[in-house]
Order: sequence, then C-alpha cells, then structure tokens
Amino acid sequence: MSLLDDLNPAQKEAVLTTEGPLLVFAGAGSGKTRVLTYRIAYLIKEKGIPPSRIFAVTFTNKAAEEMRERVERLLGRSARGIWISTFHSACARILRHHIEQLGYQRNFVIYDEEDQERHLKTVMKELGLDFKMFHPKAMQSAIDQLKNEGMTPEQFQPSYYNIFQKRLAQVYQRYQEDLKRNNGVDFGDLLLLTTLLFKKFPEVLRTYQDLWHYVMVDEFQDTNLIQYQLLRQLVNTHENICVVGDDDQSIYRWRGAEVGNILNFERDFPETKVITLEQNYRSTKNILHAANSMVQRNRFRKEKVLWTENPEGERITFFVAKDEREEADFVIRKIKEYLSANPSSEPYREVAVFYRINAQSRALEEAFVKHHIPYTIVGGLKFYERREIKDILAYLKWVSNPSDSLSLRRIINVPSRGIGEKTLEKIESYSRERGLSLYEGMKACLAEDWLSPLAKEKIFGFLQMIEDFMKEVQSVPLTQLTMNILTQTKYLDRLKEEGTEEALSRLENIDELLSVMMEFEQEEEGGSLQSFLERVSLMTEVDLYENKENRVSLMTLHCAKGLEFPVVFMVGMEEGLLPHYRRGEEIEDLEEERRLCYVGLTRAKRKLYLSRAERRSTFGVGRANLPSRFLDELPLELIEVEEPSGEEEKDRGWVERMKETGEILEGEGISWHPDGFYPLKMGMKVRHPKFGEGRVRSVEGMDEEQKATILFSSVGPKRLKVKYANLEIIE
DNA sequence: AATCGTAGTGTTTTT
DNA sequence: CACTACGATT
Repeated sequence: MSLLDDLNPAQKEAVLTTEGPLLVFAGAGSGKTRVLTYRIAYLIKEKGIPPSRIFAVTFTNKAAEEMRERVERLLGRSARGIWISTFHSACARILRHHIEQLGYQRNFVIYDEEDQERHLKTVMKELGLDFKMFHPKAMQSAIDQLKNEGMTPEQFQPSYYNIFQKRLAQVYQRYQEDLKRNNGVDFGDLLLLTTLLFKKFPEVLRTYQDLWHYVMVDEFQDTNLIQYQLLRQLVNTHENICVVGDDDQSIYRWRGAEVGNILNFERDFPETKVITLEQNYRSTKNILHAANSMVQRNRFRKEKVLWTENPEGERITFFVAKDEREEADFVIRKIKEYLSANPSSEPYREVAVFYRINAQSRALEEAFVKHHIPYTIVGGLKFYERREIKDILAYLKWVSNPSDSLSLRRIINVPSRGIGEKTLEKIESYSRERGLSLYEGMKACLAEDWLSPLAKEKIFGFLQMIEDFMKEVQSVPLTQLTMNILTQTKYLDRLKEEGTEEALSRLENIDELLSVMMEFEQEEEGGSLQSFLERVSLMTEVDLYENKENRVSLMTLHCAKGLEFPVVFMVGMEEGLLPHYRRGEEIEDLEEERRLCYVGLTRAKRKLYLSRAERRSTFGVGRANLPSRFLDELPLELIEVEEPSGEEEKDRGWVERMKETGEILEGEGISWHPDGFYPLKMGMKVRHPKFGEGRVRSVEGMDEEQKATILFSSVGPKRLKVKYANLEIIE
C-alpha cells in the first residue's frame, strides 16, 4: 500500500499500531508530523474509521492547520470531520455547548493575560490589598498555576502560616466569582472548566468518550497537569491514545509543562507500546552530532541518539565578536556570502537568526536595515495585544456579551468622552452592592437619578450609542458593525486628528484588523461575531508567521521550535544569556536551557553559525560576558572558528594557534578563555597554588575584574582576583 | 481629565 | 537604555 511506502520501519510501526496506548518518542526532525498525519490517513483509509471518531490535539493553531492540510493532501475530501485543534480551542468548543450546566452563559468571552491582570487588580483593590506587598503578577501566576493543577478555589487549602497563600485563597475565590459574573473565562478556565464539566456530568463526558475512539496528541512533552487530566478523562486505560513528543525539546517547564507526563504515561497506561524515532531527515551529520553530544549531558532524559543518512556537511562556524554590533555585522557578512555563493532564487527565506531574548533583536535589526537585507521579526510585539486592537475587540466583546463589565470598563471612556474615574467608581459600587453588571448598573443609576447632571448626560449618550451597536449585532455583518463602531465612537477621527506617527501606525493596524475580519467572513460563511472573537482570542503572532516571503527570519529560540531552516545563526552564545542568568537554581532549569540550545541547533538543515560577543550592552551598561558553557559541550573537531575579517593570520584560527601553544588541550571546548578566566560558579571546588583546596562561596564581576570569595581549608575565606589567582577547577 | 515627571524594572510566552 | 506605571500637577 502506497501510504506505508514513504515510511521507515519505526514510523511504519507507529502508523500501524492503531489500537491501545502508544507513546512515540520523536526526536528532532524525525518525521513526527508525518507519522501523525499518516496514522490518521491510515485509520480512515485502511481501517475504515469515520473521520469524526478521530481527535487530534496540538498546541498551536499553526500546527493544527498544518496537520489538517497535510491530512487533506493525503485523503482529500474524506478528511472532513476530523477534530484537529488545540487544547484550548477544543475546550472552548466543548464549553460552548455545555457551559450552561456550570452556571455560565454560552456566549461567554475569553480573557487574555492582559484582561486577566486588569481583572485581578480590580479584585485585589476591592479586597484592599497592597500591590507592593502582594504583587498582582505573582498572584496571577499563582492562580494560573493552581488552575494548571486543576485546583478550584473551593479545593485550595492555603497553609495557615503562609500569608501569601491565605490572601491568594481569598483573591482566587473572588477573582473566579467575578469572572463568572462577567460571563468570562481565562485561558486556564478553558481547561479547568472542561475537566470540571466532565467530572460533574459524566453523561457529558460519555458523549465525548463515545465520539472519539482515536485520540492523538502532538508535542506531548509540553502538556501540563490539567491537560493530561483531560486526556485521561477522555480516554480510558484500554483505549486508543497516541501521544507523540520529545523530552529533549521540552522548553516550557517554566510555564507549567510537565515533562513527567511522558514518564507517567507508561505508568498510567500499562499496556503502552513505546516507539522511538531516531532517524533524522533534517540536518547534516555534523549538526546532528553536535546537537547529540550537547543534549546527552542532560541527566533527566530518555536515552536516544539521533542519526541520519544525510551528508556530513560543513563544520559549524563559530565567531567571537567584539560587541553585539560586530556580531550583527558578522551575520550580515555571512548572509551576503551565502547570497553570492547560492543560486537559489529566494535565499533570504532560507536563513534564520535565533537569540535567547527579544532585546537581542535590536542590534540585528539595525544591521539588517543598514544593509538593506529584508527580514521579519517573529513574535515580540503581538498584533492582538496592541492597544487599538484590544479597544475595538473590547467593544465587540461587550456587544456579544453585555455581562462583560471588564470590556465595558475598558471602553467606557475610550476614546475619551468625559466619563471620569469618579463617575465610574460610583456606578461600580452601585452595581456591586446590587449584584448588577456594569451595564445594568449604568441603566439603574440613570433611572434613579443617582448621578450629577453632567455625568448623567454623558452616560446617557454613551448608553444610547452602545445599545445601538447591541441591536445591530444580529442584523449587521461583522465588518460593517465594526466600521459603525469605529465611526460612531469617533475612534478613527480621534486618531486621524492626532496625526502622529504612532497614531498612523495604529490606523494601519486597524486596517489590518478589518481585512482579517473580511477574510474571516468570506472564509466562514456568515461567520458570527462570537466565533471571530474566539478565533482571535486563541490566536498568536506565531500563528500568523508563514515564512512565505523572501526574508530572513529573526526570532527567539522559543519561537523557533517546530521550524527548520537551511541556514541558522545562533547569536549570543554567552553565559548569562544562554543559559540565561534569571533561570532558577535547580538542575532542571539548567537542563531546560540546554534543551533550548539543542532546539536551536536542530533547526538547522545545512549550515550552522554560532557567535558570541565579548562585550554586550544590557540596560545601557556594557558588560563582558563569558562564553556559554554549552560551547564546551560541542566536539571541537566539528567547529571551525571564524576570524574577524581583516585580521592577520587569517589562515589559522585562534583555536589552532592555542592548541599549538598548549593553551587549549585537545578535548576541551572552544570557550576556554585563553587568559585563564574561569567560569567560576558557586560551590565549585578549586585548587590554589598557595592555599590549596577550597570551595567557591561567591563570584562577583566578570573578566579581568572578576573576584571570588573562596573558603580554603588551610587559611579560611579569601577574596581573590580571579585573573591572578591561578586557580584550578577540581569539580 | 489630561499631562508631565520620576521611580522602578528589566527571560523565554504554544493559549 | 527604554519602557511602564503611578503619582503629582495643572
């Protein structure tokens, strides 16, 4: 059969194992999506399973779309009816049908992180909490975490002695109540409420269990506890669930992703068959070898070694720049070389530059502009998080769900129409006392003559306007409605009056939103406001990225996951940046940084460039960074060191020179600084020529200025300048 | 109610 | 350095 001919033995086995729990460890570039799509195709075409029986979950809309396209390519028309979606949109869809059983209305709105924070702040203010003492951000992530663990406000038992937890319990409770009163849910709720729904109403769960006989999960290493709970609810231990993931590419632990889910899977589904895909189709032997030898340093991982039949390829080029500008120039220089050496018609799109943090994009961007090289920055400032977009969406959200006081509050004075904080406070406390929504409260305040004449007039005008919008929602098409809102509220006029560059770009963004809307309306016949809002709420910038234009792509390492490029640059290979200095203290945190690096390396198909800068200005201050420890984990023979252009001794790299003079020993990585500056870390054991052995207590500063406090067993604590101390690291 | 000034604060962010 | 968030000012 032709389907199976395209697969290697391991892939074939994964496709053919349709019954029972299946765990596929899919290494980078091992054809994971191919396995998933072929498996779906096989189920439908060969096993005669109706498409509607299949449920495939991904993490991003983009991945879902890609999977759908590829399945359609294999099956054509008969692919229709498969549920392929993200966890969140699947939950949203389920909740649209059943959320009334949980006491919400079916036209609920979805709040994003910013809405969430606003809402949280109001709650905290009402409870009289000091933002300095209890940071809203901390509360927010604590609540998120509780939701990720499947904990409802009722279930959460704060520790009696922990003041933060006690407050948290209070805030969480109130936060959730008010959210419900707004008929709104946050991202966490989509998952939490769905599991709750399934727990409380087994008959609802039953319908989905009966509906989906085959469940597949992509990027399983990124699932969090509640997502796993959800899967376990849907699939009994004997049923057909196939999860695909790679523990080496787990880079969202800090966001609640639980790599342990992979390990627990075999425990929770004892009959699990495990298949490991180790043949890589993406990269050259050299790149793969480098990536392998790095990731193998991790202690917490499933052992696997990727291999490939691809050619050996070029060595990895490593460059040490003076500063970030020179680093950017290096990237440009190499891109230009690639351009002239490559007959490809669209060379730019074959190139990507990865960095650890967004702030690094700046120097690069400047260089790209200067040299007229087309580029796009993926991620960063997000379209749907822009103020003007969120303002308009707030109007639309309220129109589709008038209980949404949060959105109403956002737009009540935007653009400014003289309704101030005081009036608003009055109406809010009035509403709160009577358990009314802000909208109802406004109407009641007017009726009862509660406000000053001026405020009354303003509120009256505002109410009339938005009630008009509300009436139009049924009869007027989406784009038209939005246009009406934009003109009626004078939103556009105000921006045009401003005439600043910023206002201009806001206008452009609004245009963009309108065209997205029109597209949506055409795509989805009679696409409703509600489904548009849902799509938009669950969409991200990365989903919009398609790499269809001939441009160099710039992005963070996190964004790079799941993508591939013939030529890859990884800049900023420095201690403090990669691994990042703000990471946690546990080994797991360091290992996650290493995986992040690994993800970057494995994106490259043919050529990989690594670079670091000796000095880099962060927050306006120049700092000298040590080379990343990860550089030492690459086999030296795979590295070719690029000299700065125009320097003497071009033909021989400094690594070679240092090897000759004995400054570098064979087997050591490339980052060992020739002048003997050590990447000293707290807790390291060192030997000093005079004082003997000691342990590092603390390290301050960098490079020549670096000082370390070391506790020697012979003479006690000493503070030494590392440069002169001549230390030897023992462990 | 809008504007201005200053203090504080800097990772990554699939939904 | 660059951005924001909040408070004081007009």
